[in-house]
Formats: sequence, C-alpha cells, structure tokens
Amino acid sequence: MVVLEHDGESVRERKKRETRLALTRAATALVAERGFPAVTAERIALRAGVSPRTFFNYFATKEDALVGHDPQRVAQIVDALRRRPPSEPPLEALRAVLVELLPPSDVDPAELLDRLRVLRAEPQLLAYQALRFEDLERALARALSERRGIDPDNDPHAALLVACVMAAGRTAFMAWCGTDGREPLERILARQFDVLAAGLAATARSTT
Amino acid sequence: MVVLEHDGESVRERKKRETRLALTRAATALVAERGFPAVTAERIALRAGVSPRTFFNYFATKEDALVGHDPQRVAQIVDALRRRPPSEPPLEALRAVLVELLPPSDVDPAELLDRLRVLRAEPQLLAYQALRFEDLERALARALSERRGIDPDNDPHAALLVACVMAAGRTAFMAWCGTDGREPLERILARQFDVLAAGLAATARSTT
DNA sequence: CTACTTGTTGCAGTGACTGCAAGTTGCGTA
DNA sequence: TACGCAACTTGCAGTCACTGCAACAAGTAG
Repeated sequence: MVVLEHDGESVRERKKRETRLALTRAATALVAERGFPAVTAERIALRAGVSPRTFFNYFATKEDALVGHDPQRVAQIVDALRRRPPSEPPLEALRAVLVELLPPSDVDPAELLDRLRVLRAEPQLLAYQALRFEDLERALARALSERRGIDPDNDPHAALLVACVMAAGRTAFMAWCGTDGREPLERILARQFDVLAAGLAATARSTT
Repeated sequence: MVVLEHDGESVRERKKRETRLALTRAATALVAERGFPAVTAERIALRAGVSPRTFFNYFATKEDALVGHDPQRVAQIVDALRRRPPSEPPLEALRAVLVELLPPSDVDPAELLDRLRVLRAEPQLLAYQALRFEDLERALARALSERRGIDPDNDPHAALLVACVMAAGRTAFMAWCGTDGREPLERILARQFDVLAAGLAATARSTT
C-alpha cells in the first residue's frame, strides 16, 4: 500500500484526495469480493466512511469509481501529439506520445493492477473503460486528421490508424495485468507498437 | 420504410417481430429528436403502443433498443472462423469471415443508417456498442489463439490483431454512415482491410 | 371447444443518480 | 483570535431504469 507524495497541498486538497482514494479502494475491494452488480453505491460509501450522497459528489457513476477518468489527461496527450514535428509519420508520432504518456504516473502500480484485474472480470466495467478510451481515440483521430489537413469527420484512414494504436494500448494494459506487473508496462506497450509497425500481416503469420 | 419478407412464421412470431421493430423505431426517432438522456423507456413504449413493462420484456436496457445485440450472430461468425483452413494466415481468415458476415442482412439498410447516425451522436450509445463489439472481439481472439495452440488468456498478438480487425469493422460502419449509405458497406469494409493488410506504417505515410 | 403455452400488463420494490437546502469545516483577513 | 466567506458534507425528496411476481389475454394444438 504505497501512498504517493503530494507536497504543497492544503488540508482541503489532502482530504479530498484521501476520500477519493478511499472510495476507489473500497469499490475495488467490494467488487472483487462480490462482483459489480452486487455492490451498491451505498455500501461503497459506508466502507469508505462517507455518506452515500458524498459518493456521487466524487463520481458521477458507480463505474467511475473503478475506471477513473481524467479529462486533463486526454488534453495533455492530444497536445503532445500536436507538438510533434509535422514531418514525422503519424504512427511514430503516436507511438512516441503514447509510450511516454499512457502509463499513469500518479497511481500506485499495485492498485492499478488490482483495478485492472477487477475490470477484466466485469464486462460492464470493460464497456465503461471502452467509453473512456474512445474519448481519447476520437480526440487523437481529430488531431491527426487536422494535422494532415483532412476533414476529421470523414477520414477513415486516420480513424483506423488511431483505433489500431488504441488497441495496442488496451491490449498492452491487459497483457501487463496478465504478467501481474512483473514486466514493465512501457516495455509491453513498446512491443505492441513494434507488432503494429512491422505490419500485422507479417506478424500474424509467425507463431511466436 | 421497407419491411423485409418473413414467411412460414406463426402469428405469434410476426407480432413479436412487429412489436420489436416498432420499439426500435420509436426509440430511434425519439432519441434523434430529444437526445438519449431525455428519452424515457416509458415514452418509447407508449409511442410503440405497448405498456412500459413490455418494453423490458423485449430489451434488457434502454440502450439495447437502439444498438441491438444478437448472441447467435457472434456464434455464427466464430464458427465460420473455425471452419477456415488452418493454413490460412489469420488476417486473411478474419477478413474473409467478416466481410461476408459482418454487414447485417436482416435489417433494412435505411433504418440501420438512422440508428448509426443516432449512435454516432450519443456517447453513451457508442459505449454500449463498444461493449457488443467487445463480445465478438473476445470470442474471435479466443478462437484465434486456440487455432494457433496458444493460451487464449495470454496472447497479446492475437488480441492486438483481432482488435485491429474490429477497428476496421467499426470505422467501416462509421465511414459508411458518413457516405449516407451511398457506397456499399462491403466495399468500404474491404478497403479498410486493404489498409490493414498493406501495413499501417506504409499507409500512414501516404496522404490518401 | 378445451387445455396448454406464450405473451402482456400492472404493481410493488430496489437501486442509481440529481437538485436543493441545511449544516460543518478549512482558510484568509481584520 | 475572532469573523466571514467559500468549499465540502450530508439528508431529503424525487425521477427513472430495471426486476420479480401474479393476474390476465391471446395464439395454438388436440
């Protein structure tokens, strides 16, 4: 149970962060024990030591407590993509940006693993995570189309490329979870990008 | 408003099919008018001329009335994949199966387009659709891993390949919707597969 | 026409989620 | 240190998604 450092924060900020963390921990533990549908928001709140109403001050949905979203993060990644040199091939630009920024740095890896394990077992949560990934996917596709000067709403090439890249991200997270975190996420992510870059046709033929 | 042929069906079967169709049509129209969150299950039922309770006899969730799932379909596609010759490269096998079986044949294309347009505008529905696609994705990844004799729960290669293939499917549907159905879905789908097969790296460099 | 099966409906109940109107608590200021 | 503002927590009442159950209606097979 690692508590990451956060200096220069007020008492208020610390309390909020603690409550938020307590809620996601409670949610993760309860869902691991009983399964997502059997866990009520009320129970999560009580285990975390706050009122049921407060739960919804922190998370808009039960799913949010487990998946966790961060609009800033999307903006950060898209900005990084925009700052890449225009001459760089899109796949390389995406790779550079995502390998650096996709692995969360502000979360304890052990807890992230716990949450991923729960996620993998609960279809409902997986769908919710897909929604979050799709936010990023759309934003990236838009940025990429603009970069190439094509109408973002009708650019199947960019859409496909970005979707494949996000697939690399998703599968890397899952594979990382499969190794129980023993192999660093960055390396797995890099390997998935290698597979993509080498061309799926070629890779698919080999038996690994 | 095309009503497809269905012969040899009993009165019961016809009524059920009609009610189901009325419900999805009502749902599509209402959501197009007011947006998904503003539409209640009750209103959908009333517009379709059935009681609110009956709505939930047909669909487990509000989303289902718009996205529509079909477990048989997943099984059908996976079976088709299993019947492919083992020597065939995975990407080609997937392509052959999906180009033939992914475009729905039992739905009026105009209504499908309506639903896709609504889908594209509503994040919540998009997420639900992602869940449905993920069902298929998981099943295909499993079949592919088994075919190659690898543990299905830890085969990032297969997971990535299938995810990319499903991305081709998803983006093809969206691009088809973007052309208002003027270009046949099969052709767009085939083109997305061409992009995949040619290797993303190469394609991404070109400017279309 | 009768017995059986299948589908519809209303009702009551649970739980997710929201807006509102109090309280509490941290924090800058006099 | 006491005051007042702003932010956070809480309870309450309400809406809506969704479910199980039991009565009822309608199609079906003999």
